[in-house]
Amino acid sequence: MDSLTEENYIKSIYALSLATGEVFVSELAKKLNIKQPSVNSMMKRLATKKVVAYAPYKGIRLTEKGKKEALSIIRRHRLAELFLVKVMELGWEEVHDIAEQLEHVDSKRFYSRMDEMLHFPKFDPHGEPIPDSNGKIYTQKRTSLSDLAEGLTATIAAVGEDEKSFLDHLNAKGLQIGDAVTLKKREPFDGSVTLQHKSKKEILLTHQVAERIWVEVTFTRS
Amino acid sequence: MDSLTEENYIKSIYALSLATGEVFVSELAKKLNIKQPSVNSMMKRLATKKVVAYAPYKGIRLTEKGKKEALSIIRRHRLAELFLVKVMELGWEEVHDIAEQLEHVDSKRFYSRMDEMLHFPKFDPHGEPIPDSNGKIYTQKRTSLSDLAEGLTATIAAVGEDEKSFLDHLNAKGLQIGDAVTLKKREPFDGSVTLQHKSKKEILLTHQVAERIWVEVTFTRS
DNA sequence: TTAAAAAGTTAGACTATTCTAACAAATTAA
DNA sequence: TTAATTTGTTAGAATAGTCTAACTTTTTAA
Ligand SMILES: [Mn+2]
Ligand SMILES: [Mn+2]
Ligand SMILES: [Mn+2]
Ligand SMILES: [Mn+2]
Repeated sequence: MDSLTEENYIKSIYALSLATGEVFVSELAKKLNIKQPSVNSMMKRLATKKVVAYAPYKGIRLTEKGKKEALSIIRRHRLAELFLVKVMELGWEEVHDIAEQLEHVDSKRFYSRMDEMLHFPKFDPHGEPIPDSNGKIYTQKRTSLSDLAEGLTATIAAVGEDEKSFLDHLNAKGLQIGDAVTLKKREPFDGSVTLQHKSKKEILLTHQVAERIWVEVTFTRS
Repeated sequence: MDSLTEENYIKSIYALSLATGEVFVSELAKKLNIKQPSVNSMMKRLATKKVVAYAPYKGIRLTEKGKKEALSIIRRHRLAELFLVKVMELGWEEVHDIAEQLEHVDSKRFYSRMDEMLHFPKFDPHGEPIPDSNGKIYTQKRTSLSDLAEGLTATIAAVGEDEKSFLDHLNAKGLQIGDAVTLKKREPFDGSVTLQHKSKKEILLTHQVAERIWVEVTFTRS
């Protein structure tokens, strides 16, 4: 129905619109590494297909149809990532690039079997929610490790990136989803944080890294 | 390196050339459901890329490079099919269409994990040999069930089609790879055969079906 | 409230694939 | 060995995606 190219546009529009609701041609062009005029013509095409609402010089919005398609692609992506980690035993840092390809596979059976084998999972290996087959997605407000108060203990719930280099960095630091960490100290100068980790080791993260880690507060200082 | 389209051409050229060695534009066009002039221009392109040797009005031949690529695509296809059957528990009749898509996934890790999980398998779910990672393929001369002498018992080794409709037909007849069958009778009029099957049932197959089933003779009449 | 800067558009061009129409070469049949 | 028939090629056009160059509109800053 949609081409692989169109699917990638739709997914990016969805990702960018999560915050603001509206997406600009320039943002989308930057995200997709494509020039603005190319994005402009694609928007005309997607508007014709009723996937986006688009008026010149105004922003881009996904229609209901567009949102549904975006969620379906995201579902396939995250299901694939989890399958690659749980069933095929690949590392969380190497699955994103493969899932970028698998998400375009057109086969209900392929995905429904994944879903069954994984027992209808709710989160992908990076802690991101997997939309259900009706497009419902679990959204919770999350706290960034860069905002956690000193002295609090929290559990790592998600990481906001699935780029290999970022995940390799977390692997090197020994951090995983589900780990409990206590924020020992935040440096006022550069925002870097020192964590107490279950491994007993102290871990130092820069602000750049800490702000991409989402946590759930588990214990409050008494 | 090669586009999905180019990969599909290469795979088809390989399949068609197995018998004769040379492939004609008309055959390839028919197989790919593409018009002759389109095939003609693609052959020029693949010739430039040194994947095929092609001279106007002569046939098409894959170069060594082209053969290597064909075997690599076939390897990915068959590994994917077996993975879908053994790991994901899909039926042998539903995996071909998915494998047509998975074979184009660009990821060594994805395929090497499949290979490991399946313990470096030699045959796909339809009995076709899986080329190894160096492109070596196991070719044995096979006997068609349509040529098996009356009274002989043989084991079903492979089926020469992976179209769903054909495999659905075999499912309906209760035939699987590995089953022992004894050829009870061949009708001279239409070439249809009656088999004695392990299920104790007698199975009647038309010539059209029997000629697509490959067997290994296990017992000879004394 | 002007003048830059940033964002968005149009026009025109290029590659990858594919098609139809028309013509040429090779093969087959009479 | 001519005349069909089949096969293969060229030429020209179309669609999906993308790009650069050249504007135009909006936004921001002075
Ligand atoms: Mn991902
Ligand atoms: Mn993810
Ligand atoms: Mn197949
Ligand atoms: Mn097969």
